[in-house]
Amino acid sequence: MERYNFKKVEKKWQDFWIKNKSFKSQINLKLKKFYCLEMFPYPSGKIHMGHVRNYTIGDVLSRYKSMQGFNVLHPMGWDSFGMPAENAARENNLHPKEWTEKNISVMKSQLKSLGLSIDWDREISTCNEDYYKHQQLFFIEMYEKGLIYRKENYVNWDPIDKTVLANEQVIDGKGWRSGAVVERKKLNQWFFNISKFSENLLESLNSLKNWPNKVKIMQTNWIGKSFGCEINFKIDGDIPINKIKCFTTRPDTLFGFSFLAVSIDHPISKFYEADPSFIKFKDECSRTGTTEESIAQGEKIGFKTKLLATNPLNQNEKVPVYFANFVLMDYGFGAVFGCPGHDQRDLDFALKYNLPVKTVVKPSGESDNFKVEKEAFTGAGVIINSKFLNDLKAPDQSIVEAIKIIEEKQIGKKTINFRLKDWGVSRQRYWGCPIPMAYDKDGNVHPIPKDKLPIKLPEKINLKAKGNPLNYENEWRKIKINGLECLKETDTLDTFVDSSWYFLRFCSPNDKKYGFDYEDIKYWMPVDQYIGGVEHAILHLLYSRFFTRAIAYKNKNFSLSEPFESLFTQGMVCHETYKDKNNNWISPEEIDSVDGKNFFIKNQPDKKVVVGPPESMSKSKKNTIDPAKMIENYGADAVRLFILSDSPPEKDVQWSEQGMHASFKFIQKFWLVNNRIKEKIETCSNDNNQEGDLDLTRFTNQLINKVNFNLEKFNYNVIIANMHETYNFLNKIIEKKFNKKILIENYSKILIIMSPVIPHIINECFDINKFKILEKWPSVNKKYLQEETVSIVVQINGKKRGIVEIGKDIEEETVMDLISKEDNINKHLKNKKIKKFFFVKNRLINILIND
RNA sequence: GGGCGAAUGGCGGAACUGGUAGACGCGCACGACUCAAAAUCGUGUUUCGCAAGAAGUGAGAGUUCGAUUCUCUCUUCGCCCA
Repeated sequence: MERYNFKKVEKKWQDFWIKNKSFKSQINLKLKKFYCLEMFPYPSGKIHMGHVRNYTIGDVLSRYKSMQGFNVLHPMGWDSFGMPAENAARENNLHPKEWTEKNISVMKSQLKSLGLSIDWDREISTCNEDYYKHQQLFFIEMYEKGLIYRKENYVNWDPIDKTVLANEQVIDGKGWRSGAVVERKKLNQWFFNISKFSENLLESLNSLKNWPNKVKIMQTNWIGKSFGCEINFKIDGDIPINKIKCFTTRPDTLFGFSFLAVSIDHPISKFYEADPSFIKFKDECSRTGTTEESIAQGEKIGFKTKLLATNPLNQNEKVPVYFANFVLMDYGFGAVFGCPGHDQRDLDFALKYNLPVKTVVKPSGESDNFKVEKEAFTGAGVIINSKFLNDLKAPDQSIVEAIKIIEEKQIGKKTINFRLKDWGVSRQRYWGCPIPMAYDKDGNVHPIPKDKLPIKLPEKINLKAKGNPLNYENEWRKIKINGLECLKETDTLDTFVDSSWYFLRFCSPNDKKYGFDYEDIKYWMPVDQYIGGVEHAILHLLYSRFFTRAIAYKNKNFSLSEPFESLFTQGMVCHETYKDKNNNWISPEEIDSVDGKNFFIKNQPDKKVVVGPPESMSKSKKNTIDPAKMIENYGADAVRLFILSDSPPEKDVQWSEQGMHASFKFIQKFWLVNNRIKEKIETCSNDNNQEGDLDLTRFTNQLINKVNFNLEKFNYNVIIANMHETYNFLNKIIEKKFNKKILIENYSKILIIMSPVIPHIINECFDINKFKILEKWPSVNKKYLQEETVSIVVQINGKKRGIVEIGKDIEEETVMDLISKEDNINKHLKNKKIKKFFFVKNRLINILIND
C-alpha cells in the first residue's frame, strides 16, 4: 500500500479546480446567493498563519454553502496601497509597484497552495488604476453631495511616517503603524463627514443581529453618544468676552460648580497669545500629551485667568476660569464646568489649586451631611445642597429636571454630543490613491472634472525626497480646469478608504464605467458572512459602514446601508516565545530539545533557552511559523485541519508542532482506512441486512446532524473532533459485512461531510473509489438519529447510582418496574421509603428516598 | 476607573432548551511488531482508594429533585475603552 502522496494529490486537484473554473461565480437569479468574504490581505511579502486561519475558516464555510446549493461568491484581492511599499522601495531601490506586484504573486501562489475555493477571476488590487479610478469618482460624487470638505485642523502627526493619523489610528498616544509618539500639528486636510451619520451608524447596530456583541459595543463606545446640555456661562474680566459655552452630561450637578476650564485651543486663547506665562503653560501641556488617555492618567494642570464665570443657577456665585490640559477642543465646545465633588478629574484639579469642593449628590441612604473628600462620588444617588433640585434621584431624574429648568431660564439647551469626529483622509504619501482635487493660483479648490479622471500616480518618482514625494512632481501637478491653470492635490487617500468599498467591487470586478454595477450589487450584496480579525472592529468596519451610507446618500438606485450581514471575528494564532540568557528572542527553528521540556540552541546543548508564554505570532518576537514551510512538509489538508482543530475559531489558538503532526497523521490514517473501504466495496455482496448496515447508517446520519449543527455555530474545532470519531468508527466497523449499496451510499456521504476541511484528499478518495462526485450536501434521515434502546440514568437523591439500557419511549411505571429488578439500584432502595421521583423520558429518573 | 468576556484533567478543549462532566486531540504509561530504534498498531489514562466507594468544572452562597449551564458576591486572567 502506497503512502498518501499529498504533494501529487494536492497539485492534481488544485490544477483541476483551476482548469474547470470550479469556483467561478455568476449571477443566477434562480439560486439563492451566499457572499462569503474574508478580510483581504495586505501584500506584505508572504502569507502568515493568521491568513491561513482566516481563509481556512472562510473556505470551509464557502464549500459547505455551495454544496448546500447556494450560489457562492468567494473572492480575494489585495489591499495594496500603503506605506510599507514605500519604505521597502526606499530601502531596496525597488519601485513600490514592483515590490507590491512581486509580493502579490508570491502570496497568490501560497493561497492557491492552500486549496482555497476562490473565484480568482474576481481578483482585485487597490493600487491598480482600474480600482482607484472608481474611488476617485466616488470622491467627486461625495464632494458634490457635500460629504467631503477641507479644513485646517490640528492633526495627529506621525513624525516617523511623516503623515497624519486619524484619531482611531493613534494607539496609546503612538502611531498605529510606526509606534512613534504622535505630535500635534496644524494642517489643511480633507475630511469625510462621517459624523453626519453618527446617529444612524449607532442606531443601525441594533439591526446587525449576527454581529458579535463585543464589536457592537466597541462601535457604540467609539461613536460615544452622550446626552446632556449646552450652557452659556456669563463671563466677567479683562478681555472682551461676555460668555463661554460649555457642554455637560451632568447639568444636575451645577450647584457643585467651582471652576470653569477651557481648552488651550479655545477661541479665547487668542487674547493670551502674547502672555509669556501662557506660552510656557502651553508648552507644558503639549509635553504631557494630548490623547484622551494620557490626559486621564497624567497630571491635571491649569493656567488661571482673571476671568470669572457666573453660575447661571446662582447669580451670586462667581468662580475662576482656567485653561486646563484635560479639556479637549474636539469635545463639546472645548470648555467644561468643573464640579469636583462628582468628577474625579475635576476633583484632582480642585485639590491641586485649592478650589472648593461642594457635595451635591449623596449615595441613597446616606445622610445629607455626606461629604466628598478624596474621592469624587460619581455613582447614582440623591441630589442635595441644590435648592430646587434637592431630593431628585441622580442621575436619571435629576438630569431631565435640570435640563428642563435650564431651558426654561434660557441659559442653555438640551444637546446630544458624539465622540465620533469626521474622518481625516489626507495622507502625505506617494503610494496611495491620489485625491482628485486641484487648486488655482489663488488657492481656490476645484474638483477634477469627471472626464479628466483618473488621476494616475506618476510612475517615475524620487522616493528619497523628504516628506511627500508628489510635492516635487511639478509637471504631474499641472492641470487645466475650465481654462484655469491649477495644481493637483498631492495628498493621497488613507488606505482605509480603499478597503471601505472593496466588497462592492468584488461584485463587478471588471466593470469599466463605474465602481460597480447596480444589478450585481442588487444580487450579491450584502456580504452574508464577513470574517476577519477583531482588530478591525472599529476602524475598517465603521468606515465601511459609513462608505456604504455615503454611496446610498441622495442615490435612489442604492438602498443598502449595512454591507455586512453577519460578522465573525477569529482569534489570533499564538506560539510559545523563546529567549536566550541575554534576553534575545529566539525563533522556534533555532532551538532543539531532547526531552521536550528543556530547550537549547540547536547543536549547542550548553546554550539554554527560556520558554516564555504563548503570544500572538510576530516578527519582533521571532515566534512566527511560516505557512509555506508547513504546507511543504505536511500538505495543505493537514495544515487546514490543524489550524481549525485546537481551539474554537473565535478564540486564540496555539500553534504546536505536535498538533500539526497529529493532523498529518490523521490524513495518512484516513488514506489507509479509505483503501480498506475501497477493497471492501469491491468484495461485498448485494444481499440486504448485513451485520454492519444499520450501525453505519445510524452513524452517518448522526454525523451529518452533528456536523450541520457545528458548522452553523462555527464550532469548527468540534467538527475536527467529529472527523476523528468518524475515522475511529470506520476503522472498527470495516471488519463487518455490508450491503454494497449501503456502504457506498453512506461512505460517500461521510466523505462529503469531511470535504470542506480537507478537500484534496477527499476528492482523491472519491476519485479512486470511482464514486460519482456528489456535489450535494447530504440530508439527515431523522429515523436514524435515535437508537432503539436508550440509556436511562438512575439517580437516587440526585446521585448517579446506575445506568439501565431500556427501550425507547418507555413510560415511568415500566421504568420503575425495570429498575427495581437491578441489584445495584435495589440495594440503595432496600428498607427505604420512596418519597417522590422525577422522570425525564429517555433520559433519567431521580428517586428521592428517606434516609 | 468603566465595559465586555473567560476560568473544566498534566495540556488544548467537548458537553443540545439545567438531566451520565471530561467527547476529540496532545502528552504520558503499558503492550505488540523490531536485533534495536524510529514509524505504526493495540490497551489504559480526572483525583484519592486494593476495592466498595468518595470527591470533583476558579472561591463562596442561592434557586432546583438535579447546576459546568441560571442568580448574587468575590478572586484571577484576557480584550476593548479611558
